[in-house]
Formats: sequence, structure tokens, C-alpha cells
Amino acid sequence: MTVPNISAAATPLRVTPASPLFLREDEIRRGIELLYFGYTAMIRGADAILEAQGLGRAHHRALYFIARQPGLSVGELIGLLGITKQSLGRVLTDLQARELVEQAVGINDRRQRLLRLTTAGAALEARLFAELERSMARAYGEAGQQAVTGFWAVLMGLVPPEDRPRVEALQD
Amino acid sequence: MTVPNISAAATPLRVTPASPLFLREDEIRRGIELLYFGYTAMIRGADAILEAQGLGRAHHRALYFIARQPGLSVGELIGLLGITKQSLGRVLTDLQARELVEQAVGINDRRQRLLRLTTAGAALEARLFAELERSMARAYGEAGQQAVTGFWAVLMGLVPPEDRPRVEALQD
DNA sequence: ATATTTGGGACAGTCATGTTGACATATCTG
DNA sequence: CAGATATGTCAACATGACTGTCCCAAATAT
Repeated sequence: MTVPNISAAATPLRVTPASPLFLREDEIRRGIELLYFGYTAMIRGADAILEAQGLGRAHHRALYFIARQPGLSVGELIGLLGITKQSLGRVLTDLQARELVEQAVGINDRRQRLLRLTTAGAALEARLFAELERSMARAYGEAGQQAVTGFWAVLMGLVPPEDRPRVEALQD
Repeated sequence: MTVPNISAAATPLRVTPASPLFLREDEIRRGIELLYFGYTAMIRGADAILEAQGLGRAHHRALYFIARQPGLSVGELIGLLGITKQSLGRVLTDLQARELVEQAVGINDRRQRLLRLTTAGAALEARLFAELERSMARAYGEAGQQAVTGFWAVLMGLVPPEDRPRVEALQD
């Protein structure tokens, strides 16, 4: 293997640990900054692939959630993305014109349009995911299992309680 | 107090801990999703204040870093924000027109323009920060000190090594 | 001392992605 | 059948990025 010990980094962290006074302004600002730089760094990793396809980050987000929850409805996707149907409409039009996403009439409710990736769409999403995964797996491996649990816990704490079920529901 | 035990939550987490197989696709996707929802939730918290001022998120980011590193140069701010000088130019023009930010000629290098917040700018930034802090402190408190360390470690791992010094440098 | 590079500002046009508002159609539900 | 819901579409507009170009002043190199 090329990266034999990424999942077993002998020494995790190397990051200054939080002090018991971890609610001080400096510690809060550190979290804000790391969240900003970490998030943008990960997202940026997929830009090259997107640009080569003439797509943007909005298309990426839609592809991601359709891949994650095949058969979800337009309304559910709007809820996850937090955008209006008009904004999503343009994105879906693009993706369908490129035959990356297909629609089916809802089963219980024929007004719904259920979304899934085509074979080409799944292939593209896999390439995009591989880029995100490269960043995230490196970070997980460097930080260690226990750190990952903390990472999840703080991030879930940032999500307003009423939105948490929606995030948990992706984990099925 | 209304929130007496936020800094001493008896039971941290409540989030499913990472398994030893934390590099599996599901665990990676969980991190991607939590990072997305956590980041957007925190950022969104300041939107109401910004809108009341007729400012946007771009202005917020500039205010944040100028507050964090008073006297930084235009070039340094461009580096932190990762945008072009033309994009930053409009933002700084707006902030200076509102007398939230002021410039001074560089000391060692008179070509530079060193940026700092005015009194009004500092007051606004403090209000914006208080919103972010509310989210972050709640998340820190719910998750616990150890989780915060893990949160930082994973996020720093997401930042490409060559960019890490710039993030660390904010911590002075 | 002059030439070049660098930090910053300004103008113009464009793109990606979000918004509101209005209206249409099909389907579900009471 | 009446009203609510899910979705689609058209139009206008806002935000915040981008590229390209030109400019000035100050630092640095030759």
C-alpha cells in the first residue's frame, strides 16, 4: 500500500490541546478560524474536477446529497441545501441536461420528483468524493479516532437542535 | 444564571463515537456533512446583524480578521481571505465609507496600508463575534474540553501543511 | 541614478449563485 | 369539489467572486 499507516498514526494531534478554560475568547476564536480554514480547504479540493466539467460548488452539493440519499425528493433536497426551489431549479436543470441526475415520479405521492444519479452521475460524484475523502482521511488519520469523536461532537453542537435529526437521518 | 453549567456539562458528547474503523466511507461522509452543517449554522448566526447594517458575509470576514490582527496589511488580509485585491477592494471601500475600518501608511514599508477597526468598527465586530461565540461556546460546552482538542486537531489536519503557519500565526 | 519589482487602488465586464415575486400545473386531502 | 401541497418556470435583482487592464508610489536591484 502507498499509505500503510495513515489509519494508525503512532502519535495523534500535535495540536495545542484545549485548556480547561476552553470557553475563553481566544479558544472560541481559534475554533472559528480553524472551522473556516478547514472547511474552505476541504471544499476547494474538488474545484479542479468541477471546473473541468463546467460545474460549480452548488452542483457539487446537489450531487453529494443525491448520492447520499438516492431517491430523495426535490423538497427534501431543498431542505438539506437551505436554498429556494428557484435556485435549486437551475442546478437540477444543468445536472439533468448533462444526464448526471434523473427524476422519477414519487411512489406514494405522484407530485413528488424523486432524484437519483445516473451511472455517469455516480461516477462523477465518486471522483468528487475521492477528493474530499483524501483531505478528510488524512485529517482523521493524523488526529486519531478519539479526536474524530470530538470533531463530530463539537460540530453537531453547532447545529441547532431542531436541525439535528435531519443531519442524523443521512446516516442510514 | 440562565445557563449555569454550560462550561461544566456533566455528560459530554451524546454523539455516536467514532469506531476504530473511522476511515470507512460512512465515517468520512459523516465528517463532511457535519462540517458543512456546522459551518453554515455558525456563519448564519450573524446574518441578521449584518443585514441590518447593509453588509454581507464578505464584510464580516474582513472585519473578523482585522479585529483579530489589528494593523495587518492589505496583502496579508488578501492572503487570509483567499480572494483577489479587486474583490477585497470593494469590501474595504464599503467598510471605510461606513467608518468601520481605517488605514495607515506602513511603518517599514510606506507602500503598505495597515488596517485597523475604528471604535465603531470594533463595536460592530464585537456584536458579530458575540453571535458566533454563542454558537461555538454552546457546542464546546456540550461536547467538553477533550472534544474541543479533537475538533481542533481534525480541522488543522484539513488545512494543507503549507497553510498551517498562517492559521497558527493568528494565535498571538 | 536609473530600471525593475512590489503594494495598493481603480475601472470594466463577466460569472456563479443566491434572492423575491408571480404564475401554472398536477396531485393529494378534507 | 375546494383548498393545500409539490414542483416548475420566467423575470428581475443582489452578492461576491473572477479576469484584464492601467496607474501610482515606494522599495529594491542593477
